Amino acid sequence: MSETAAAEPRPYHHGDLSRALIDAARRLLESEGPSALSLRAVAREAGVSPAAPYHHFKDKGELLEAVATEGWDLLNDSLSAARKSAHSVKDKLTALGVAYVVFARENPSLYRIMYDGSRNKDELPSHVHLEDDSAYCQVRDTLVEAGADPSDEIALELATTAAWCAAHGLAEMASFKQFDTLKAALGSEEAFLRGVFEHMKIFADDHRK
Amino acid sequence: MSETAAAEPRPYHHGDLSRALIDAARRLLESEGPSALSLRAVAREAGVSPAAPYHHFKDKGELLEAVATEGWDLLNDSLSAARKSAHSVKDKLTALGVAYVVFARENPSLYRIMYDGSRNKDELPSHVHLEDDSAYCQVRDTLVEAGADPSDEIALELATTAAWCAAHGLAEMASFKQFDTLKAALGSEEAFLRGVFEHMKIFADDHRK
DNA sequence: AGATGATCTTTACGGCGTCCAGATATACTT
DNA sequence: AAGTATATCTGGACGCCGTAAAGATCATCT
Repeated sequence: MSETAAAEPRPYHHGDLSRALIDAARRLLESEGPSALSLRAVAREAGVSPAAPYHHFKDKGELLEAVATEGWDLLNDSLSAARKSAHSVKDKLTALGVAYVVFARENPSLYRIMYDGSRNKDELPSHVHLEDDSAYCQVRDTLVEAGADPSDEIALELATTAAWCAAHGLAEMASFKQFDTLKAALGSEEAFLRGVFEHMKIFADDHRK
Repeated sequence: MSETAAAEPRPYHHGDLSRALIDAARRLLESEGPSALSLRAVAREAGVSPAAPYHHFKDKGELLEAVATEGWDLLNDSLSAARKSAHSVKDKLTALGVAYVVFARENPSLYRIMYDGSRNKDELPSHVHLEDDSAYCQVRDTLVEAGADPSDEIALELATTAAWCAAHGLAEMASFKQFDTLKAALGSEEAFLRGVFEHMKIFADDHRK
């Protein structure tokens, strides 16, 4: 009746079901973990029938992709913040790595969806690699800031990949309690992360020739 | 009727159903991928009823753990072989890393089960960390052979973890086709792997003080 | 106002993991 | 050798799941 003329054209019955479904999915993900994330459970959480989501997402995978995309955006924000807060140029790359792993540790279910949720397991979502503020580009740009030679494209891509793989590997392993004694010996989880990164000298080295 | 008096006491009706189930699971894993690996499908493949597996495994997770254990054994074998075939001491660690990733690339479904299949996601199977020929110990021992100081336990464990995480990260990422152009530019997948490892200088460095 | 088409519900199908009750074959006891 | 116990397997059932089809509902356009 009244002109609730918001800028975005809000859909019909529910208000904004696809938004509500993504939120419901993320709520379930945090409270129950990835194994509880069924399409029916999401619909239940959002208060609609099991078939309602199909008017907004082609199938379950497409909903998970939408959730994953939000995860990538959050990760990108975390990385930007870490870059800005790092004091020395020398520390920027390590700060980036630590921020990456901390994000994965604080959002374990979401992080899993980001890599597992995609329908096509042979590639990451394209924007991960392409957009300017994507995680990949942030790692690459930070490497250049740290002194890597931007004209040697192949070396730069290899180094970026190396740093990414290192951070991803550590992100997946850091939760194993096999490392608890090591963390205790070093005093904190972050000390453990920094310790591991130090040994991957791509993080520790001065990249200036 | 005849005395097939094998050393191991072979079970009753089927002959050795738990063995047959693991084999069936690995067959399905190779032919159809992890998403097709349902308990019912495994039972079907083995020619028994859907409930039969429950007399040999507590639940689906326990069967997957058995499959994963075989995967770890195979990986350990691959790593041993790589250690032996490496020509120079200097190349041993990289050879180990390449062998790790190649194994993951050649057995992608099995590799996924090795990390995902476990019921308890907070730890790796204990034998991965403990047994003498486990992957972890092989990495650590190779680091020592390459000149790392075995008396500094914390540094050695950190370095082992760093190498492991790097290899695991690369193993999970190497299949993304985002890296296809890079692989093409370097001529082969193995060149790509070696290139990435070179930038994780833990693989490239001489560890002797 | 009426038509149109997007949105949502109801109902249904086959597959899943798992449990239970019964059948069957092996092993143990005597 | 016979009989009992026990391990193994089958058949059926339950409540989930993802998804499709058909009908109901409601905002928007003409």
